[in-house]
Amino acid sequence: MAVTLKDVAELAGVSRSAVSRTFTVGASVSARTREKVEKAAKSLGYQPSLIARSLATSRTKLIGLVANNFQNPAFLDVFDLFTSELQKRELRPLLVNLSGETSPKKIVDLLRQYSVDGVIVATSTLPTSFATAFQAAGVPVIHTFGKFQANANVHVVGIDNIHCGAMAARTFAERSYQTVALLGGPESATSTQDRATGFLNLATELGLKVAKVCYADNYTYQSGREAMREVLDDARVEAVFCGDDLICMGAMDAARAAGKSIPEDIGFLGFNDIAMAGWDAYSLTTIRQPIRDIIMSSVELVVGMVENPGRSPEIRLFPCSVVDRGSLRPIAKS
Amino acid sequence: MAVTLKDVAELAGVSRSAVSRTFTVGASVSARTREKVEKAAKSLGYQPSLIARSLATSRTKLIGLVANNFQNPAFLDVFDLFTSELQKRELRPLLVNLSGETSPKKIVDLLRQYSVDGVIVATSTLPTSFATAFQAAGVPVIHTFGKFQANANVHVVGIDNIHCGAMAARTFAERSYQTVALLGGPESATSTQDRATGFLNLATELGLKVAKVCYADNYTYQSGREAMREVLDDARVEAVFCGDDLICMGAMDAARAAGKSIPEDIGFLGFNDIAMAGWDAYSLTTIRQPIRDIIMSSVELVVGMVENPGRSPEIRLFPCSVVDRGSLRPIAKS
DNA sequence: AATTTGTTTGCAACCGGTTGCAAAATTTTC
DNA sequence: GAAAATTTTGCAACCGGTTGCAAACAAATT
Repeated sequence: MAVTLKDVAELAGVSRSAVSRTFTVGASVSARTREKVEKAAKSLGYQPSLIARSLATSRTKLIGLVANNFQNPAFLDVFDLFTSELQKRELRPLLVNLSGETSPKKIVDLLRQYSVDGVIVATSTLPTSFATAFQAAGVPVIHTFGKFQANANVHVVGIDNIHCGAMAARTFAERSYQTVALLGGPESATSTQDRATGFLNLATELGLKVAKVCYADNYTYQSGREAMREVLDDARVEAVFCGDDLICMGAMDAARAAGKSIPEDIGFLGFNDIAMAGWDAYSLTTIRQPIRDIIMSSVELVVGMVENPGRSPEIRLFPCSVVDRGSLRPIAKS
Repeated sequence: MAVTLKDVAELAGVSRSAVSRTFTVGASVSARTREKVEKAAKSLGYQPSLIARSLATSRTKLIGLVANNFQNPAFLDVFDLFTSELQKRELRPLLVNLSGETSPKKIVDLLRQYSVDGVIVATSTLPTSFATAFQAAGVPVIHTFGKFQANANVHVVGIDNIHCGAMAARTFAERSYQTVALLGGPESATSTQDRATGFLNLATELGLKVAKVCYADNYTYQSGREAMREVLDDARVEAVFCGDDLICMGAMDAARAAGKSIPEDIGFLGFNDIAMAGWDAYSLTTIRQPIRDIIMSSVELVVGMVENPGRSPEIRLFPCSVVDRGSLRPIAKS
């Protein structure tokens, strides 16, 4: 069925090696041979088989992307950028949907079977051990959106969640909020923990009163909406820092349903800056993660690791910024 | 580095074939041999290489998913379901991001190089010829969300867009709207054309006046918002049928910004039923595509095609339904 | 023209599995 | 217990490429 090296070689009247070489960049072939081969290949519609090549070279040009948050619009950007960045480099993404599964064992085996050249673990909820499991299996791995820790033994690309938490506290202080609340993402997520830490620490330091601390069960609108009920119990809360835009939008709607207006009665600060944050109905002030930079850098790094596996673990942190829209009152003039 | 068949065979004291057979379901191995092999394999941490297996069997267990609409939240479901359905069957998704590229040539070559077992083209905007290009190259293909046409020569799984367009007209009529507008998705998309046809035909038949017909440039909130301006020019319009929820939400916000209230001054009917349609701020009445069924059926079908390539082209259409929320006035009692 | 140097080419082994076939081992039948 | 039937096993070829090596060729040097 498929046309192979051999067919092309016979038609062109050369050896199989010659054909292989014309399709390998930097190999030694004379102009005349190359021409003959290319002509033959074209006339037969020859396509080299990457599978066979992979077997011989032990490079598959496959990069695994493992994610566990397929329902969050923030991941639309991730998928989009990840696939197009890989495509530029003639690599292919192999998607793994974790959904639930949190033990790395099976996933590592699975990606090893496919002999992926590298893996990007794109999730902010899993512990570092998930990524190191790949490393232990000899698979180059990057933990994108992962928890950054000084003594890293794995590559991490992302943001400093502790710092971002603090940024939220500062944002509230600048706008003279005094009594605030934290409505985090799922409590088990490392990113939630770090943001909470950063937020609570700086809040106390700045003299803010954190009247409520609660967590949504999921990164969803519904969970945010429900979790907000608890915050609404305390009438003193002037502003809420949410662990995720989606959760935040749910929370905003819960507040509105309770008759509060935003930002007059209660302010909201989100996280991620998903597309919907800019919609009129929410006009959400939020902390933006530079997803584009993070993904581009991750892909670059994973490619670098494939070429040079000995590379020592690197942490790449990108700055976040507050995108000012309409869900908080303006900065106090002083 | 990696441990191979040979290593396991030597340790277990059997031939390579024996090892291969214990890892192939339905192959003939005695219990004693199997046991020895499994023990040896475990102790070495052996994982069969799918690449090598693919070369020998010419099955890669890779299914290509080609999409071009990575920014639409509707695709979150698609990615989620697609990956998890494949995973259940021990298959892997290979993602291709079309973004812009509309000529099938390159994409077909690319997926042929990876020898994917099958391809799902998941887009409602491309012509059937895109899918048939795969077919011509001998790759089992399904056009999911594709244009259905009676004399199909390619498998199609999706909805009847003409019928859905008509459903929109009927929905308006039932609620006694008289002057309506169509705000479609990109005009070049086959789905847009079909929905428009169905809508306009039944609208005239039912005596509805379609005062405006216009199209958004993209499946985005922004495009919807802009395109809505043209509709607003005509003050008689009582309700708008939008080609996509995202577009619709942009349009709703444009209407509100112009001081109209929904559904009192103007009604909206969306398409797709993305998660955000259920958010309080929009509470969008919309036509739901059963994405879950469509994807599950597509995966099933592509698997079937891999097993039986001779299968004749099939069209699988799923019914859509109106999800009644708050963006249209209630059905007139009669 | 002979020698040296540098390129191109084909051979053959290899990557890590699968599988048809025939021999060997086991089980069933009489 | 021998013959027949069945199951298990190893051999060796194959899947479609790559690549080290040495032979063949071409160009440069003396």
